[in-house]
Amino acid sequence: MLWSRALIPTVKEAPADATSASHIFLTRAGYIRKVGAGMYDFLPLGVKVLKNVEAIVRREMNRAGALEVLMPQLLPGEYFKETGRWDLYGDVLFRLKDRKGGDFNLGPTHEEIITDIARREIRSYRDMPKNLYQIQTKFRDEPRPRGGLLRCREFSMKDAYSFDVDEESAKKSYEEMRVAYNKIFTQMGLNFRMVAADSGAIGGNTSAEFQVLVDSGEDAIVVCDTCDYAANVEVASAAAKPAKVSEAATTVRLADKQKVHTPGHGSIEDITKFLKVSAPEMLKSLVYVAGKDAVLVVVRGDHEVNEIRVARLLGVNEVFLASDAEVERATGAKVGFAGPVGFKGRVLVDRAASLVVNGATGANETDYHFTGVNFSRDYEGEVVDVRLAANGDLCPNCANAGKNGKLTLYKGIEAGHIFILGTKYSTAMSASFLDPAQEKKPIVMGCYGIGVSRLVATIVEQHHDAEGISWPWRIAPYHVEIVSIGKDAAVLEAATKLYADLQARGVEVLWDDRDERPGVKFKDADLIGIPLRVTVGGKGLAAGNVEVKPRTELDPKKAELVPVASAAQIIADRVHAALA
RNA sequence: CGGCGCGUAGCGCAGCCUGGUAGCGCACCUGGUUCGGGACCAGGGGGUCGGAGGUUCAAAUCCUCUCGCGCCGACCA
Repeated sequence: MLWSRALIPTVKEAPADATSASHIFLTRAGYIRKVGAGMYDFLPLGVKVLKNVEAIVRREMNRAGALEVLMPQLLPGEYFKETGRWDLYGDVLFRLKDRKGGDFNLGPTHEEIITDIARREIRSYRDMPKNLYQIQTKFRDEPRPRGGLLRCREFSMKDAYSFDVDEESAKKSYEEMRVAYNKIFTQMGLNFRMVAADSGAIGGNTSAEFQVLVDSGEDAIVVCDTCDYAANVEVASAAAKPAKVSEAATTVRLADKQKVHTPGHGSIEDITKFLKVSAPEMLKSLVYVAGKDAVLVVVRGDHEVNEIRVARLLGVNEVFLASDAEVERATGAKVGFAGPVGFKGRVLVDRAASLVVNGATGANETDYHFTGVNFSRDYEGEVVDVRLAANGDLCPNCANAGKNGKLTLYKGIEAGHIFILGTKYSTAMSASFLDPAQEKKPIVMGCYGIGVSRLVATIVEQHHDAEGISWPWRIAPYHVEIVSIGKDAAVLEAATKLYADLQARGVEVLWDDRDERPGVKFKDADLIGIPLRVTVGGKGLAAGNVEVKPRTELDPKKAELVPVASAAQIIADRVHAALA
C-alpha cells in the first residue's frame, strides 16, 4: 500500500479525554476514531489489526475442534424472558421495539440463542460433545464506557459454547479451551496469566480468567513470585497468609487498653501519623449494610475489605458501605471513629486483624480512639477471611511446601474468560438429550469468551513506548514500512523496485511515498508501529545500501545496512522467519 | 446511580469572573525558501460559541431548563 493513497490520518495531539496508552496511540496513529461514548470507527489500519486478531482466534478455535456459527445481533425479547435475564440484565441490556410494538434486544451475549440451537439440533448423547462459536458484535449499555476500545458499548467478541453429556465430559471441553486460549494469547505476544476467578452465584462451578498484566487494567490479581499460582484478589484472600508485621509484635506483652483523644483524625492515614503507629497495627472498622442490618467488618489497617466475600458470608447478594448517617446511627460516632470494642451488632473480624497485638481502633465516640486493643480480651467477633489478598502475602499454593513464594499484586485486563455453566440454561430452556439408557437429561454447557476488539487495545497496552505502537508481527497491519527520503530519481527507483520485490515475496508492505520531510515520516513510522522499517535515502544508496531497523530499536544509528541488490530477499526472509 | 468537571474552527485550547467587532497553536489551501527525526516566511479558507428559553439596547459571557461527553467511585462476562 502506498501511504499517499491510504487513509492513515495521524495526529500530533491526543484526544483530551484519553487516559490509556492504547486509546491515545490508536487514535493518534489513525487506527480508530470515536463516534460516541463507547462506540468507535475502525479506520483501514484498525480493521487490518482487528482482522489479524480474529484470524488467530479463529484458527485456534478451529484447531480445537470448535465450529463457527453466526447468530443474529437483533434478538426477539422472548429468549431473554425465557431465562429471566430480560429482567436480570437491567439497564445493561439494549432494548427496542419493532413496528408492531414487540420487545427486542441487542445481544449482550448469546447463551439463550445458542441453547435454542442446541435444544433443536442436539437430541442424542451421540450428538455430543459439540463446541460452537462465533465472532460477532455485542451490545452492552455499560454504565461507564472507558479507555477507548477497552470498554465499549458496542464491541467484538468471540463467544464459544460447549455441549456435553455430563460434568466430566464438560471438563474435557473446558480443558481444550484452556489450552487453546493459552496458544491464542501467547501468539499475540501478551504477558498474561490464567487466574482463578470468582465462580459467581452458581456454586461449585469452574471458572478462570485470562488476565493481561498492565497497569491500566481494571482488575486486581495476585501472582506468586515462585510458583505458577495466580488468582483474582477476590478468591486469593481466603488462602493467602499475610506477611508477619514483625517478630517483636508477636512476643510483646499485652498492653492495657487506653482511650486517646484524637480530634478530627478519622482516616487511617491521619490516625497512624497522629498516634505514631503503623497501618498494620490499626484495626480498620467499616460499617456495611446488608438488608436492614448494620454489620461491622474489621480488617488490618493495611488491608482492604473483600465485599463479595462479606456478602457471601452474610448470605446476601450484595452489601453496601453504610452512609454517613447510618454509620452514626450504628456506632454513635461520626465516620472515622468506628471500632469493634463495645459495638452493638454483628462483627466480622478478618483472621489477620484478629492476630493484631495491641492494636489501635476507633472508640465509637467522636474524636476518640482506643490503643492497646486485643482480640478476645477487648472485643469479640466472628473470625473469618474477609480481606482482599495483598502485596507480600505468602502464596497459598507453595508457601507450605517450604518455597516461601510471595504474592505480588498486578493490575490486569480481562481478555478472556472460560466457565463451566452446568445445566443452568439447558434446564431453563429445556435443552435435553436421550442417554444410552433412553433417559432424558439436561445438556451440560460451558461458555468461553474472548474480547476481540478489547484485545486490539490490550496488545497496544503491552506493546508501546513513548513514540507510539510497536506491534507484534502477527498483529501488525503491515510487516514492513518503506520510508523513502527525498525525491531523487535514484531513491524513487530503488524504493519502487524494493516495494514490488517485497510484495512479490508475500510481504505486506506500506511505502511512505508522501512528499514529506524525513522527520515527519520517521515520527509517523514510530507512531503506527510497523515491525520493520526500511529507509531508502540518498546517503545509504550512495554506498549501495538501504537501512533496516526493527521498531523495537529506537536508536537510528543502530539501523542495519543492507545492500540494495539483495535487500528484498534478506528482508523477506526475516519477515517469514518472524511469522513462522 | 453518587461526586467533580467539560461542550467555542477538523484536533488541542484561550476568551466567560467584570455582557459591547470570536481569538491562539496544530491541521488544511496558495506562493516561495527548505529537506536524514514532527522546517521557515508571506498570504488565505473555515466557527448556528452543544440545544431551547429567559434577562438586556446588546449574550460565547448572566439566569433557567435540556442534551451530549469525560474523570473518580459504585456496578459489570
